[in-house]
Amino acid sequence: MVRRTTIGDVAADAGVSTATVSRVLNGGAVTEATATRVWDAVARLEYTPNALTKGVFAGRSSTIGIVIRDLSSPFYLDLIRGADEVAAANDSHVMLANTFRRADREIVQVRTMDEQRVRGLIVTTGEATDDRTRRMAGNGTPCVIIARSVPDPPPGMHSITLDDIEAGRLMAVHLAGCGRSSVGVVASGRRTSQRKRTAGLRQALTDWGLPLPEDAVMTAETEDEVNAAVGTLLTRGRDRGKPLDAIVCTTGRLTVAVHTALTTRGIAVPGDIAFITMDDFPWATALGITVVAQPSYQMGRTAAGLVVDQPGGPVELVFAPTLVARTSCGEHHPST
Amino acid sequence: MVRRTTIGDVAADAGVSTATVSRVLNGGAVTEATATRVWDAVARLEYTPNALTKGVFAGRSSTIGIVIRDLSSPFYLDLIRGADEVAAANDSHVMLANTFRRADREIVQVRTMDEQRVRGLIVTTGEATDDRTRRMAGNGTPCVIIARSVPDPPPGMHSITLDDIEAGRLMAVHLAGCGRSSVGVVASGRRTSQRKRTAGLRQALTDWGLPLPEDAVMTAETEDEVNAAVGTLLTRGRDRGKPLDAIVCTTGRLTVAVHTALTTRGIAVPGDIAFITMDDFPWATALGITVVAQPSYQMGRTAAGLVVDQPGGPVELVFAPTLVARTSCGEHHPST
DNA sequence: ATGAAAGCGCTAACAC
DNA sequence: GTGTTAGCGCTTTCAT
Repeated sequence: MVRRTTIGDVAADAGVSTATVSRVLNGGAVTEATATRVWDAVARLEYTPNALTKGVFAGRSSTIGIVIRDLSSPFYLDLIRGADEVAAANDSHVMLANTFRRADREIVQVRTMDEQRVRGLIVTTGEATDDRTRRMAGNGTPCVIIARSVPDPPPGMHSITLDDIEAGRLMAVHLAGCGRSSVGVVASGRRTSQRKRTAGLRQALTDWGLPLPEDAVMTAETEDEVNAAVGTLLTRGRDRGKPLDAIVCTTGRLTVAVHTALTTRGIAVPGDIAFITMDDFPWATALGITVVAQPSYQMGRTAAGLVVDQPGGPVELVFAPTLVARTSCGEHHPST
Repeated sequence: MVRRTTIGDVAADAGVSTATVSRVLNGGAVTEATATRVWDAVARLEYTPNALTKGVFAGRSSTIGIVIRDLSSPFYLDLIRGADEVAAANDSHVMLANTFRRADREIVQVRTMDEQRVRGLIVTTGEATDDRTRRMAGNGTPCVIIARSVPDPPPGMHSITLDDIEAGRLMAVHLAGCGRSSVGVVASGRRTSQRKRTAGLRQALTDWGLPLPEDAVMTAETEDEVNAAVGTLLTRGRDRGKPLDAIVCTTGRLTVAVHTALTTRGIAVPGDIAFITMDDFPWATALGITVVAQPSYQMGRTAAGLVVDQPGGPVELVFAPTLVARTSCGEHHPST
């Protein structure tokens, strides 16, 4: 390994002390003449300061860590962009880690972020690492949990969630407005956000006189499970004497799978069955799929802002979802 | 800011020296009894070692940096997964940064990685940072450039590319096999990989007696430009007396845009026009879109492997693309 | 305005 | 097997 040029080398080259170089680099009080000499030396020696050392001294790096559960969800791109912009505006920068939806990976990634002494941490769901993030918050590392509300958060531990109840309600209202009356739901796992979306849907549907039976909601993780779930929902609808005329998917991650399960059965959308799902995505417009979108860019900005601003107590923010109506639920009759 | 517990605190708590604690943590020679005492102290004090300090001493962190031009391309997910797996198997870990296709962001992100003294760097294209990556390679930080072949690479600077000529050829052969004879191309920018794909396509098409006129290739970056380009290609085909019966898109990033430009014009795929594009993506199966795929997972594994193994000279690797035939080019007649 | 020197948390020789 | 000590590259008092 080559020895890299250090601040000492620059100092020697410029004929000053390391303290002076440090001052020049970080904007201390120096003569213009010395500053020039130092910058010249920096350029000549192609000096790149060691952020590790800086961090050691400060007790903290300038990196904002983001641990994402599943980078493949389009939701995260805008979130990252939002966070990145705020970081860049606060001489910080963002580092991403993906957990591939695995708890063990999440644990490792969050620990790594802690070991790196990140300036702050943004985690999506972060269920497997609640103890650690609480501790980090206690140690002065602001943690922002996305998509999960934290019970009894300590100072420095914030949460940013979507109003999932409202997301479900939006879906119900739109579906009812499109004249649909027999809804089936495909959800992912039993995380609170998923349950709330279903609950909001059910509540609003019931208010319209359209009850949503327990067995009209199924959980699925893989493509195969989704396909099976859709089949089951269809059958149950028929058995119930109320054939399904709408399918709701409560997670953007399974949109493709649900859509495929429908089309491979020769089911026309929205002719036979309406389809509505979560999270906007690049193909949604092309396919005419109606979605309930999250303000992910804004969520990313806010999350990074929380890290940078370090508000005293815990902050719990709930963002409002938006319905993006396209054609997959048929025609909407506002007055119905 | 709270003072975090240090190795000294652990040492005091366990009644040993910091050196012993370090030995326990990193697997040196210690009595089982001391080891237990130390681990107890670590647990009791919830000690998380400071990776920054470790890195200062080693002159290098254990992080592998990945700088991605555009995370929104599905290509990168598998690449990241591949790299992440290899990193995890070599007590390393991956940190991502996204440049949002902006040269200035790329420069900042790569510099940041250098400042963090990453163990190695994986960059996609990295056009704006060639000087820096070369220097990094010289400083003992292996750099792997993805999707661009590096001219005259120094030791420690590697490149992983797709056989773009072959990618173009695969498209041509498939299109010809599907009986298409008038092809229009939408490409993105003038990067070498884009040009090579077009060149490979043109060469193979010509070999089949199907020349590809210069003006049947257009460049576009935004959705609007893509839409305009498709319109122009269509018009030119008609003017030429050979109406288009196939559209090729040489970048996965513009797949949606090209597809939309086609369908909004009421053009049936493959009825009126065949459509083939680069990079497999989640919706491709559902939409029946034929693609030329890159072995991105394998590329990611290989890239991280290059960082970890540190081969002596520069390594230039070219991966083979694969045709994933679906229905968007119509029926294939192998013997034609 | 600048330098000398101490120290951030950790590892690695070197003694014992 | 364990402790002592000397740094790693940098920032920051404290003098001057």
